[in-house]
Amino acid sequence: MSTELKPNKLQLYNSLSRAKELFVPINSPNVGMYVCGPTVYGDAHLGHARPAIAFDLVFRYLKHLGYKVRYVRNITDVGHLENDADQGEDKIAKKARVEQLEPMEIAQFFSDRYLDNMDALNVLRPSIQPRASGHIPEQTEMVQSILDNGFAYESGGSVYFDVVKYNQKHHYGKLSGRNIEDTLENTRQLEGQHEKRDSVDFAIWKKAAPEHIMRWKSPWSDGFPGWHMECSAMSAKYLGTQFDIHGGGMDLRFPHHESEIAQSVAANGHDPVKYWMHNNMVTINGQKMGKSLGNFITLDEFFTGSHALLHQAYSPMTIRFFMLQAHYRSTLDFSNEALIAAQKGFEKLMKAMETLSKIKVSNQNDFDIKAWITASYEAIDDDFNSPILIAQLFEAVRMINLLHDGKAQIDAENLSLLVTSLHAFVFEILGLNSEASQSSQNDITAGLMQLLIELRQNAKTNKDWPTADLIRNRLTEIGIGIKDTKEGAVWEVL
RNA sequence: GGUCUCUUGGCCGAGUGGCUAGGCACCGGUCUGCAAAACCGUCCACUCCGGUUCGAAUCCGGAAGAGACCUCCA
Repeated sequence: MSTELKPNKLQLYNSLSRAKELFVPINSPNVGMYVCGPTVYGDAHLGHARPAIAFDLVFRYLKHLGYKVRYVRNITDVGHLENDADQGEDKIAKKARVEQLEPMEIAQFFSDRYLDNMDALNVLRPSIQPRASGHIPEQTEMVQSILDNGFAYESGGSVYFDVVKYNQKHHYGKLSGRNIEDTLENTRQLEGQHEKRDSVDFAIWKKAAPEHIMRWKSPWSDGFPGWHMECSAMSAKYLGTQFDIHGGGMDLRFPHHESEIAQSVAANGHDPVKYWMHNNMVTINGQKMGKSLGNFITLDEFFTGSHALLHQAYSPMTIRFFMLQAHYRSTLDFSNEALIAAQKGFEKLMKAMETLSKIKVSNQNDFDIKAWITASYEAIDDDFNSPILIAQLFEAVRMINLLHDGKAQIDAENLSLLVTSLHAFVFEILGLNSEASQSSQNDITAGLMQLLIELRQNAKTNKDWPTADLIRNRLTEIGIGIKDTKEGAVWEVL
């Protein structure tokens, strides 16, 4: 990869304009990207893998293009309430109370597990992973700015964002496409909202109830920051008050991201984000997979196959490939059939990558690799259309197999182009890897297997089929598969 | 109820006004002592009803079904 910036043809879909736009960084070649990370009070499920992988692709591709990307993904370890703002309990605090642990123990435990899962999926670690609890001063400062600018009011030790007043000067709802009037009419009246002037107002600082264990000092009360403050405060701290890309799940568009915009405008006087990107949901039986719905399968369960709905274990790369086979803005329905199809397709791709290294150069040439590369870049440039890019990869797989079978020829220049670009697309941009290393293949095992394969080969040479089949069948029984190939027999742990 | 989105072949999943998506499965073939694997090839489509157009799965209108958000959620 060169350090020079490649010609800019990247189009991305901006949720704010509801249209694809040419990507032009605010301060090229620097790019600032913020993505909403997990609330760490439970294991990550398949749904959490979606934005992680989707924005990993964005991160990887922008770097591939030569941009200097600062990617910030937060860890939410405070502030998300179970129910309504006025009476809910902090999710992490609740979990801590139930399990009699320190809240930070809970947060640390699950954020470690989250990162382990992401590593397994070959998701690159963001440049910065700030925690909400580590940025309380930044958040209280921002609350103060909003108060100073007249877009919030204090009530009973809490501070509320004055949505109605804000909406008189700005448009609260421009991201999610709604009018405040509609929201006013349709918001259910909940109990305990007497502190708010209007039901659409939201807390930006919340006074802690006496039994609430997660609390910090502030000018208004001992309490904790509101739901949306952390992203506004931390993105501004690390990326500036105006940055390029903000990502997250579609379910965060309202109220979370809408409120982030309002807070930033109220505090800093201008919009915080140039391009808003939202990934769609993973569904199960056509319904969103979600914690509150209780229909989720954790990533660990996928990796081990330990869930009633799973027919087998699915490797991290199968999960990653499965995700990349769908466009990030489409819903993706989970099923064993789809996952198994993804697994087989992925294996086929990886085998072709191995075969690629055995291709021999010819004087003749049957393939226009430059055209293939152009088409592949067009796919990824079109709002990160990974399914089309993968279709392109399978075109390359076909070429590789034809070459390997001697049914087509390729010259040195084209082969070099193919190898270089294929490696870039598969490993660098899509972030796939071969998972080939089998821990069981130590020297002793390899030696024993070599011996058995030789014995069987001798039997085959003598046309002693019963002995040859006995060796193969007994190995199959203990979980080792034997395949006869042109280059001799190979084995694998089934 | 309000706002918005979607409806593609056996399954998953792209897409454009006319030109092959791709993967998996199936079927046929090559290979093979047999088997498996691998490879090659073929088949199957655009929810329904109108309209615009020389031509629509693709644009417009309507119907039906599904989903998301409106409450913490990736």
